[in-house]
Amino acid sequence: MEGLEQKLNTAWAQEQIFHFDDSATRDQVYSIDTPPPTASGSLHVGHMFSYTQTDVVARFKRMRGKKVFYPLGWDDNGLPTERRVQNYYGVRCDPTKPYDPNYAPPEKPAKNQRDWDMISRRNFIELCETLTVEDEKVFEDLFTTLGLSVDWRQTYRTIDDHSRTASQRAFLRDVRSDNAYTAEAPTLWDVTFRTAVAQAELEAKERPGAYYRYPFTDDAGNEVVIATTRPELLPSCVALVAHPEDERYQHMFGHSVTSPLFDVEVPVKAHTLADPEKGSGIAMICTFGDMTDVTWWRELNLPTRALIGREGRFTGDTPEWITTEHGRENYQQLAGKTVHSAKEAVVELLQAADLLRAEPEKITHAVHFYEKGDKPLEVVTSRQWYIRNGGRDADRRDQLVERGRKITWNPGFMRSRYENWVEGLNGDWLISRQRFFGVPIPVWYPLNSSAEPDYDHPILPEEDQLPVDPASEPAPGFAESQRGEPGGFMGEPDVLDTWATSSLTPQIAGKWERDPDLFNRVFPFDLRPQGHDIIRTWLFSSVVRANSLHDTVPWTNTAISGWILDPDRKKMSKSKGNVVIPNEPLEQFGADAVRYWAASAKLGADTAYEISQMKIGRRLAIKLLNVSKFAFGMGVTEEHVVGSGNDGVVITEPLDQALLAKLRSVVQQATDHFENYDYARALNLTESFFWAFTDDYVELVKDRAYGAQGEQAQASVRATLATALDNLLRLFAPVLPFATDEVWRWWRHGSVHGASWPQASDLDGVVGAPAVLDAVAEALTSLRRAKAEAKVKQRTEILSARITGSEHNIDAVRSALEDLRAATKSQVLQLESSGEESPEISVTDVSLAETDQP
RNA sequence: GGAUCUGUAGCUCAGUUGGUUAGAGCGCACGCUUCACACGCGUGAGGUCGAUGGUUCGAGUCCAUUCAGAUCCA
Repeated sequence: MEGLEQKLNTAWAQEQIFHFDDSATRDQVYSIDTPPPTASGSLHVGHMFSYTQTDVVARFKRMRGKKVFYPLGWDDNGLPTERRVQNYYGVRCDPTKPYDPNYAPPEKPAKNQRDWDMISRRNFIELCETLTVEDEKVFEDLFTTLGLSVDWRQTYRTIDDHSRTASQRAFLRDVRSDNAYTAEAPTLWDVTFRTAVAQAELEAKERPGAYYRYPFTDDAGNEVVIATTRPELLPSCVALVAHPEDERYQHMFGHSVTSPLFDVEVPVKAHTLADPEKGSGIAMICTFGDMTDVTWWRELNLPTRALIGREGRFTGDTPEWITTEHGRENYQQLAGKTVHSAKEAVVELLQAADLLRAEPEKITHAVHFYEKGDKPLEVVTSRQWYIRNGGRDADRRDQLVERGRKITWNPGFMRSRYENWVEGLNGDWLISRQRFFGVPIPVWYPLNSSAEPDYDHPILPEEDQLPVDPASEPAPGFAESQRGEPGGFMGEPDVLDTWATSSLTPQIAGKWERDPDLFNRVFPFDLRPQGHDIIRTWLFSSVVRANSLHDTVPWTNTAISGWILDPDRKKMSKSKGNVVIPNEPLEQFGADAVRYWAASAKLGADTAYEISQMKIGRRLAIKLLNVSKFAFGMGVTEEHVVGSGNDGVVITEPLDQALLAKLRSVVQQATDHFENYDYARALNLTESFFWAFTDDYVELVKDRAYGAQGEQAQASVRATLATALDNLLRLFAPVLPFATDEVWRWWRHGSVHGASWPQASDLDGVVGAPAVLDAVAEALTSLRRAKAEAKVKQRTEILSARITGSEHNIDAVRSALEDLRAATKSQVLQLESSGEESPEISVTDVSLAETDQP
């Protein structure tokens, strides 16, 4: 096995068998929208697992005659790459800097981050492209060793000029067709990263908290006690809310109450989202504690009283809606404080005023975090760009669910994750990010005579100008000198959410609008393989874009891989220190063995990292080499293969016919399963047949293959061996590309990967009953058992034995009696029908030859 | 709270529209250097299919309830 990977990869590259034939028509093409790995990220056995599963399908489709479009791009438009470039070169991006075409990074990064070079966004992107080339090499080497049949000429980077162009083009088209828009609205905000965050990037984490209970009072001095986990938002309170059917608060709806500490009068409202079971059943609405507050604020037309700023602190100015001296004094205790300190301050004030109506009730509750952040998200009002995704529009939501139903999901149950997600959306897709690295939002705003931007009339570039960077290029029709001047323009400072670009991988890989001829041949793609953790992001956003840009699904099939767990069934992660570096198993067991492990797992099934499974794969591959050697030693050649245009009359022995009849059924079933993306099942069936072939059939026919039963019988076995091998090599080729091609090249022309997938109908010329092989194998096992139980060598001669079974089974054994005698070194085998009472084959009265005692 | 998946041999997993006696590999036990293969070969032991109830001539498979584990959504 050792060395096959390198040798055959060289051959495949020379023979260009993975090159896409761009003259193929759409119906001949099978196109794959492969996940672009983060090259600057770490290699993981999970990569080998899921990419192999895709490759197995790609190789199958190629053998089925499809022209496979199988590109692989690189995702370098994101935080991991940004950080790596910063640290590697000692640079930082400052989008306001002009591009310096002669810029060279420092030889060594400065020790202190304050001394790092500040460079333009374009210079930063150029460094990123330089650096990731090295990282990509590591991945490409791994993927090549693993045998991925990728067409490496079809590649892209998610930050390169073409991807930025595609991303900006798609954005502009969505803006022009009103599928994207800008709005000033409350949005989830991460105070650490200082950026807006989309719903898809949320993660709910269980955190300890407490309910604080304190009263609001009405004109008559009656108290109504509310319970809240966020008392610090009290000065932002705009209303109280209870469920419309809650008996306890009926009399209060429509009336006003006054807040404690700050003396602000707020109305009591009714809304179905108020949960009577939660706390005291009546809640404060504050602008804004969470997205439910936003919903109430919008639907109940409440005023905005926002106090928390983008850095997560309460504003230093005392708000004008707090009018009493007492209230303004109290607010001074919060001014400028972080959310955390403000909470402590409010609780102290409540305590001092004896307003806490109960001991704080400690609870654990779900708190929303940015998936990469470690502080709870706040809700901050800001101007952002959005893409319509059905979150605010039932018709569009239904349309997107319907798109999901046009896609064949593998496995099928993954569709419910998609539908759960779409149905749970509570707003449009926020796509602007307040970061510097990424694809710039290609927009400028005109400034009025006071140099204030007019956000409602953004200036858009023409598509032939793309890619643009509004931070360093002037708006069309303006000079750079007018930037920031009254009557001039300002550039949009934000970049696009990375998913806004990744959602376009089919368009990017298919060279949308760059090569319309190619695009029409590959789009919509046939397959999107990906992990189930990014259904709500990558998968969904791709559906959204294809829907608005092309009025279609982006692909017709999706293959969702499971995750790799460590042998204790824990998720592998760097922090747990249980990550396996892919090179180890590849070196230890070989690529075919690793692929076997991956291809044994069904789509969607989380799978343990199992070395034992790789050992089995290795053993299978080696066995394939050995049994092939045996067949060729028996004089088997290409001419002996029975197939289309060869009627198989040469196969005269019932045992041989039985093997091929079994093979025919395996070919049929494996093909069907493969077509349904159940490659694991196809492999399993093929493997079972293969072991029956080597352990039983080959052992039975050895003597005949040497010519012991004459030329005709020998010709029959040669044809059977050749045909079985020919089919087996092709059936195994997608999973074990190296071993199968190695053998293929010993006796055939070209590569097995350029050969066609076997067809059951090619074996129609052979008539036989599979049961013959089963019966003879059963007799063989029984005779072996007799020797094993007598603890003699398998070579020991059997002087005589009696074999009984049903008429049918005995006939089968009789038809291969000479093979069975030779394989078991039996002199006399008496065959007796026992009738239908005991149809099973059984062996009795075994008389063994004397053996030398040790 | 809503949804989905998984419970089958010591371990990892197959098991198709319900159909004889529930399979494989690993591990284990016993034996064998057998002329393709010790990177090997042969044989064997091992399971009340998570639990309960139902449908059926017949249930690992379908239905209901339930227990356990995992994931997604809110």
